[in-house]
Amino acid sequence: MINSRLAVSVHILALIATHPDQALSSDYIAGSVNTNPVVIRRLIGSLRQAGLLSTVAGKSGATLTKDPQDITLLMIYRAVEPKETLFSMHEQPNPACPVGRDIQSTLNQSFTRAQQALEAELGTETLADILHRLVRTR
Amino acid sequence: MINSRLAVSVHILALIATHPDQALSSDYIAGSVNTNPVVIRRLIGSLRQAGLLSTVAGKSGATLTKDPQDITLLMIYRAVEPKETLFSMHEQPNPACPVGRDIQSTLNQSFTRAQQALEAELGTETLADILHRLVRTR
DNA sequence: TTACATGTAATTATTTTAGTTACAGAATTT
DNA sequence: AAATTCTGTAACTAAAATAATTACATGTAA
Repeated sequence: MINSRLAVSVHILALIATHPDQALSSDYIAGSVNTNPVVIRRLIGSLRQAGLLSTVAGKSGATLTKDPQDITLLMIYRAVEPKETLFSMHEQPNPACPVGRDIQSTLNQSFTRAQQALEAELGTETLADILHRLVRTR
Repeated sequence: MINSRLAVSVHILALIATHPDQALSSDYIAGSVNTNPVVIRRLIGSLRQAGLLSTVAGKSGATLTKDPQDITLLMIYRAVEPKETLFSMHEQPNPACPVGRDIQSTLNQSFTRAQQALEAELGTETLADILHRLVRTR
């Protein structure tokens, strides 16, 4: 199971996008997400590093640096997910066994394709889509 | 990151498929995977429950109950992955906040689509494909 | 019956993820 | 300018997920 950092990050960005006039503090955002403000600040740090938003140290509030329709879920996912590969593999299969010797490179091809399919789908959806659905659900 | 149970399970099934005459013990398989025999027996238990192989208690060896070309990576994944949803979400976002109130159902739609894309890809690849590539790599 | 295997529960260890504390430093307020 | 409030980040703790191990009842077979 994949961690909840993408979910929380989308939540953060949706809050920022829907409150363009207000300078939302990490405390306020944490209240909506229901977590600790430091968790929010850490994720905002990653999103800033990825160029999705900008902040001023010591000053509350963050600003999106792109239009919501230009921010895909894939960008957000990549911003907050340090691991490059989606699937883990067992380390050190027995090299003396023909299967053990080649299983990693073989699986790697399949896993790469599966990951690409996932990421392609995440790449088609934008923050703007999320915002539309949020409004419509409301 | 997704756990390594799919990787180990494919390894197990590939061993069984490439040794149709030999009754492979969990000890032997564990030696190729490089893990504990109990880990192997547990995964084999899940694969048996999913109808992918059969065993006889107390007797070493397992037999595939389908042709390798009829066993997809998706079947294997589902057999050993108890969780239905791929992405985690933060629990209990603030219902008093318009974003917090609807973020889960909104994200759920995106996450479901992404998961379906992943699973569709896993569904196209079979154990037979893995076996072909194993041989070719060798 | 002895030897060896599976199946599975229970426990422990390791790793990952999330939450918390602490605090330096920037911005703002009074 | 001092006090207040906030961010950014390191360090630490807690919780959860994952993997490894121990233990043993039970099945198989020589």
